[in-house]
Amino acid sequence: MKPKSITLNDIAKKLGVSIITVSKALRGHPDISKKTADLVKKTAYELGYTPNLIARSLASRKSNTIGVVLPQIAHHFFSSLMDQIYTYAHSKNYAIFLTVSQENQMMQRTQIQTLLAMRVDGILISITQDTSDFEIFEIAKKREVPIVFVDRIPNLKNCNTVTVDDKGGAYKAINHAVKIGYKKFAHFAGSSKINIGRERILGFKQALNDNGIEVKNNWIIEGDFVEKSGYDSFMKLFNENDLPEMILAVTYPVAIGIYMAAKEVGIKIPEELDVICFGNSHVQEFLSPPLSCINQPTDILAKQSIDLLISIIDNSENVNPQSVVVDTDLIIRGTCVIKK
Amino acid sequence: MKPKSITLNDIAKKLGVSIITVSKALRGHPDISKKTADLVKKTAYELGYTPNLIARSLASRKSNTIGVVLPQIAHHFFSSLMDQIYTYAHSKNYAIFLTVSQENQMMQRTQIQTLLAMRVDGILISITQDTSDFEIFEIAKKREVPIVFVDRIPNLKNCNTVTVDDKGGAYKAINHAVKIGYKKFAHFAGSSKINIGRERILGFKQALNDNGIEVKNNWIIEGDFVEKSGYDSFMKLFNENDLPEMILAVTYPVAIGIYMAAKEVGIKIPEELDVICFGNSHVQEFLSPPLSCINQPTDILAKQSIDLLISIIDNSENVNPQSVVVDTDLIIRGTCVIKK
DNA sequence: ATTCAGTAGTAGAACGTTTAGATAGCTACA
DNA sequence: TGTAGCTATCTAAACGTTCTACTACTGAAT
Repeated sequence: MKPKSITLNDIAKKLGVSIITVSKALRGHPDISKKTADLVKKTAYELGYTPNLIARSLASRKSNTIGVVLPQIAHHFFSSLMDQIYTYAHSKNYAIFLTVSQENQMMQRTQIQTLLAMRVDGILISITQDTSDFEIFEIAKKREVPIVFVDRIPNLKNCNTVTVDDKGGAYKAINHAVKIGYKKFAHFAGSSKINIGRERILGFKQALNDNGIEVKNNWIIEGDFVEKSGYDSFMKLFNENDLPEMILAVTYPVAIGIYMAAKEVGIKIPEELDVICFGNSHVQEFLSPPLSCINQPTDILAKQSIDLLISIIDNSENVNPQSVVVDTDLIIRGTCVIKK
Repeated sequence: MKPKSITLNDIAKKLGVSIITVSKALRGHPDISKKTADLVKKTAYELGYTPNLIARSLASRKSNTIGVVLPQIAHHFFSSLMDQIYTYAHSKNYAIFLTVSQENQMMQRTQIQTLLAMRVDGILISITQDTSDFEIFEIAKKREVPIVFVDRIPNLKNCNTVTVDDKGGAYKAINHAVKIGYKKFAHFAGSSKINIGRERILGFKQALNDNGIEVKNNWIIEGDFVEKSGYDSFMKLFNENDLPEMILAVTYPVAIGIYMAAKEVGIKIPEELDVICFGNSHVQEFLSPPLSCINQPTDILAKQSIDLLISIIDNSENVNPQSVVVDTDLIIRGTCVIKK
């Protein structure tokens, strides 16, 4: 068994005061005189006291812990988001329980269950692409554990969301491409079961409409958000001999899939086929060619969602759900540049 | 305040049995008959009971939680490692508290303090490049909270480590390059304050020695492990007009820094200068040119370190520290290929 | 009949903290 | 002199579990 660690009781005994006095002194509670408080702190330090956060959580019914559920972590958007979430939450004195659902709805559900069992104060989640069962979110709501959805959100009324302006981002990119002379556009669209897929399609279509370009339905190819999907979609069009001039890739991995496939069959980017994607990473600068993108600012995304979550945790009577939308910006590198 | 959640007590009352019976029944303890256990489980489900893991941890003095401390997360090696750690720990029924020290020794220290306060069952850590204060590790040891160091380890006797064969990896890469005709080698070595830096230098030197090539000291440039360091080191040599034929970059980001600098001044990779680095990511396939590397298998690293940590947690009497070393493999793409 | 072993369950304390609500001693004011 | 209002501290209960040790019963072996 563990060596018994130093507790409030040990300090109290040594000083001949009560446990409460020690507890309050250490937390800087005004009940205790400065003199006593200083003495307590000094003794605690000397004894090597470490507060037991588990006991504190149990007694105070507050864990100062946020549960984070991400569909993936080894992809740049999410690891960058996680970095920002961690840093910002830490500065607000919250610890992070990380879980990764691996795009698996069942895992996501059990992970939320576990987070609830751990009595996290709130949950920050980016849902799997195929989330169709919303019951678990209702369960959390019933338990009054606030949830903030970030980036990937469910199709539900009355929930707190922080998203990027996906529609506007897609519009911006296509509009830019039209201005420099492109006319034939495809969109490798990921899954339209999820908001980011749907919104990006909407922005894509609207940009074409506003520019008087016809939307060709078999140039909007659904799939998912990883490399293979980009690869397969490209190959489909290539084999049908039906390539467009420009592809809007729904994510950075999908763009990588396109790069893979194009390389394999000897199609030159950007000369024969051009690409732009959602999601930035400075490595894109060194791809061949350097990949232009619609940047989703993970720092703002993280800050907004943590702020929102903590504000709900702190005054749970205020139940008006909020929807925050964060702007994107276009980063043009070596793709999406050729004047036609 | 929170709505009171369902507790063992609620179930016990409803069924007219004791709390203990319910507790044991839910945990599948053999004390309880199947009939009773089934009834309890059914009732628990109906009432929507969620065990309170905080209370359980307090009572059982076991949190089933592992604290992870990484120097960074938004870099591929660490996010990939984290992915594997999470997945494997989860399969072993452990939750993960993630902290990110941002290469800051002071933050690292307070994060370990916090993890101790949270009463994690063990800590998995990759230390900051400049860790010089080992006291905190001693504190953890005194508290009998096991620590496993992974990849980046301190210069300490008697600790549990899981590393890749850095020396062997560097040796392998240089040896390969020599075989295809290279003779002039530099090493952008990161910090030699930390094992990975030191070991890679050792392997680099030994490979040169074994091949009868002189080690030129101003071609071993120390720095740190990020892009800027690769960029600066390259520029230093370039400005001194003292470029080698081949650079061994201590990490993937350092290699990216070299790519940046080379592009800026118009040096062609791999024709005029060649590069290989530690660390793999499938995106490297699509860099220009595709970047060859010494692969550090994060899945094995994660599995070995979690296994080791859990084995120490489970039988803490066995105190013989272990050092696991994982093999690397060379992945040759579009660099490190030109026969001279 | 007595003992033994096994099964099914229970009682009470413990884990280390916080919270709400005393208490006790002091000062000041009418 | 009484009371109001401070300050500094304490008492008791609570948080929701699990652990150690015990009881009560059953049936079989002696």
